[in-house]
Amino acid sequence: MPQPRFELPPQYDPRAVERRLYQRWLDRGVFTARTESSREPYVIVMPPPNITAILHTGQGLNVVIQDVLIRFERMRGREAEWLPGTDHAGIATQNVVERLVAKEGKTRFDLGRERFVERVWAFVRETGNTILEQLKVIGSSCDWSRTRFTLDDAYSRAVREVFVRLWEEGLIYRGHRVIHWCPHCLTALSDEEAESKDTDGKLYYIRYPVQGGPTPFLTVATTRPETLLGDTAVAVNPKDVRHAGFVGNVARLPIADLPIPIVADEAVDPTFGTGFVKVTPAHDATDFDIGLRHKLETPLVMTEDGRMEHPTRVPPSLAGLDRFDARVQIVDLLKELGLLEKVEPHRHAVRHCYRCDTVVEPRLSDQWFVKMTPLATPVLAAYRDDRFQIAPERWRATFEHWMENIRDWNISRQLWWGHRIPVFTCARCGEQWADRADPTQCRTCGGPVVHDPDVLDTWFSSWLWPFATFGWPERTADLARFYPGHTLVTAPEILFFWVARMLMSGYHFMEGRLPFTTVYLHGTVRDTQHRKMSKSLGNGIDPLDVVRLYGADALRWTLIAGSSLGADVILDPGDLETTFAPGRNFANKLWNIGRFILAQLPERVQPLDALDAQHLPLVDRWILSRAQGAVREATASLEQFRLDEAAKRCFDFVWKELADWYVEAVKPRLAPNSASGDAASVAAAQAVLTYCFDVALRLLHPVVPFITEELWQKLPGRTADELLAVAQWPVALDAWGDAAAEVQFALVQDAIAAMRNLRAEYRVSPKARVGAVLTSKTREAQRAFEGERETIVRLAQLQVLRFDGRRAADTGAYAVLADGSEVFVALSDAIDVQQECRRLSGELTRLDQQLAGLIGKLANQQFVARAPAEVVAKEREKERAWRDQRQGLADKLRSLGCS
RNA sequence: GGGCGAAUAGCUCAGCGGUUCAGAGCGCCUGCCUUACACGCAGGAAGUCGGGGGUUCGAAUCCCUCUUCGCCCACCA
Repeated sequence: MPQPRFELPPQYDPRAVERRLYQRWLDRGVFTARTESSREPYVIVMPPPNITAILHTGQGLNVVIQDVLIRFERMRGREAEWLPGTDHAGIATQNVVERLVAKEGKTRFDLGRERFVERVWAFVRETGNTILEQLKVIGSSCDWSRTRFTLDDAYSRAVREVFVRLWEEGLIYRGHRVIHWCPHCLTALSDEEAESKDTDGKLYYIRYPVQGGPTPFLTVATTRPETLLGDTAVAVNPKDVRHAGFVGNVARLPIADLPIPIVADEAVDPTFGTGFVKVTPAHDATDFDIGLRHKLETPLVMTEDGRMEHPTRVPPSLAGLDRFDARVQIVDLLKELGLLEKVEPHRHAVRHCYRCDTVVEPRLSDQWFVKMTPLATPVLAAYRDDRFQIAPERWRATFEHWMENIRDWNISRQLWWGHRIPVFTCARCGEQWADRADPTQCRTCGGPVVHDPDVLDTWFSSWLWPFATFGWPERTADLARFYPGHTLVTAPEILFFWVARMLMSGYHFMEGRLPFTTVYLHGTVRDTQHRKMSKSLGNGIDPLDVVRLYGADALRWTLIAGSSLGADVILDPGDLETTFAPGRNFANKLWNIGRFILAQLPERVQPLDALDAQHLPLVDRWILSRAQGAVREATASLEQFRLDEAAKRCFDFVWKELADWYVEAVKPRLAPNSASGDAASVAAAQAVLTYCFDVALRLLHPVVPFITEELWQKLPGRTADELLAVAQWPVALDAWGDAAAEVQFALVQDAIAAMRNLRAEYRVSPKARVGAVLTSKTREAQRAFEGERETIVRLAQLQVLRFDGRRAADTGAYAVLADGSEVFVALSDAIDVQQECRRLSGELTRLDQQLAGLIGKLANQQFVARAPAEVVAKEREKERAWRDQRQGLADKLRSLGCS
């Protein structure tokens, strides 16, 4: 008896291998792309997580998809560059540190700008790389040698260069307008950063006294009564005949007790509310526009942190009140004054800060904007020209609509953590310019300069990620090699924040070369109630918990196999076992297939091309052909970003085909002292097993890299320094495709299944060996059955298998196969003629029904005339086979003497 | 107010260039510790493919409509 080459435990333990293998990959530098390589590059830049983030399942999904793609292309021989890094995340990070400072009873203003920023840096240095370390735990094959941070010196130079260039091109301007303001974060936000949420609010109908109008009062409707203190007009639609008489009159603003004009303006929707609109130019974007048209004052009646304040308009009783408290007070006051007509429930969209969820306050201020139309236009054209694709395609309309209606981008943030806006203003002559360096005096008059205090929107740095990470604006070798990239994998939430802007910056600054060819938008990870997983809901799953309990491969398997292109992934945080056990079980299955195969193999195994197909048993030709199919289909699926399809195809090949059929069929050949185990046959079986398992491991490696690497290295002929991570992706070998073998072996499987079914039906003990007779319908079937006689005997647990059709002496059970071949299993002890009659007539009835339908179809002239000839021929063939089956069943029934 | 997506076995999902497509995993039922694996093996039950209408020889699969969820966009305060 040969000594097994390995002693492996029967259960796969991920903890024993993952850390070691990851280190091995790192040590061998297989994730590091070589600038000087002559291979065709394949580049993915990772969406940089926030520097303070810890890994959550959504990022897990994002990262695993990228890892599958990058590992696939790496094995296909591309110079694979997956660039990782982190984002300084201005608002989010500043908020985190402000909370820390608050615990010491201080604010950032107590520390001052310089010390506060230093404090943030210290925090970032201390905790900043947590998430990158976590990415390693789940197997991410990133090029860590090129890790970037959006506040690195080199990266900051790129940001500044971009700002200055845009300034010089006249695409950056100072805008005086109503923007989204977060009273908690104390900064302006872009349109994208102010998320609208449908909210149940109230619509307040408020009476304003009118001097000399048609009626003593007019009534406005508003959802934000507190802003009335900032009203400078009441407006009606010029076409609104109901209210035409009011235009030109003066209303009396309640509480503030000021006269305000009544004006006519197109922006008013006469069908909403009463048709009268209060106009608050400093706290509403539409009202600001109305104000411009009518030359209205623009008083701000709130502080930056959302408290009521104005020297004349806000009465002392309300001054300093939070806007929502003020709302209550003002409504009470109006009630007392008899000016509150009614209050209605009203559902409407309310903007919230995407970082702290505070209700955003529209606020008039001065901010820096980027003109977006010139940047968006060529990208939109390129998209329509198919120069890049968004997968899934259904995002097209959304993307195009946004690009067509793009609005200028507010890029200034009133924060301290971030890239300082490089705009300088002369205190003496007022000269203002953007500078690549920090000037000490005015470039025209030599006067003292003031540096703009604000920082740039975080996204103003991350939109440069595909080229700033490779050294732009320097003309580096890396930039030449790895720009443009190929696939961008991300969640749809940041399509506008990030993806669209990267396309624009790439086009604009890289001579019209777009940063990638495919944008892959994956789904969102949700719980079983379809709620997004989030910290605040407490419905998250910690990927590291999953790794600890089930292994990284199990996590990856569930995420990949569980999500088709762009679809959401539903996971059950309350039942990790159900959610992740399938992946763990699959890994364990692979492990045990490997354990069995490895135990059968000698030091040297013949290569596939040493085998002669002519002399191989049917089952060998079958599995080799199936292997080619698996290679072809898995590869095609990966190329189409159908990672789930690829994973499932490999799963079926290795479990349903290789393990359940081939391994079981081949066991007797491999058994020591087996009659059928002649040397050539054993060697062939070993070669086939080795080849098929090798192929399976390669195909599965992108999805489950750890267990496949671990097993692959143990295959015969592997040298110590070979790694699956950089092994060659399999190619389908036409020579081993064998359609006939697939058809023939399917008959064998059919026969075995029928026998097993009959045994189970009659409760024959699995240990009992029975006799069986197979009567072939066709010569092809006969060859298949005879060739795989031993397989049938073994897998159907037979005592004896005859093909001669003589079975007169035995009682037993019958079945007819799809091709009309007949199966008889001798069950003299167990058989119950009554039961058999019932069973067979049931079969017959079912078959008759099917047949009747089919005959009807073929009798239909329309079908025969209009359906493709192929289809009709197929149906005719089917009819013939079913008639044969029917005949067989009828014969059995007669021979059993059933009534 | 627009636009998009989803509704298929108890659960999570494939299938959607029309004609063995009614599937997988989990769960369930019956047997099995068959010397790779009980995280396993063999067998089985289970869905009028959300409702209605239409096109067609033929529809989970195309068209229309309704219902229920979810998402995105939008200056009706």
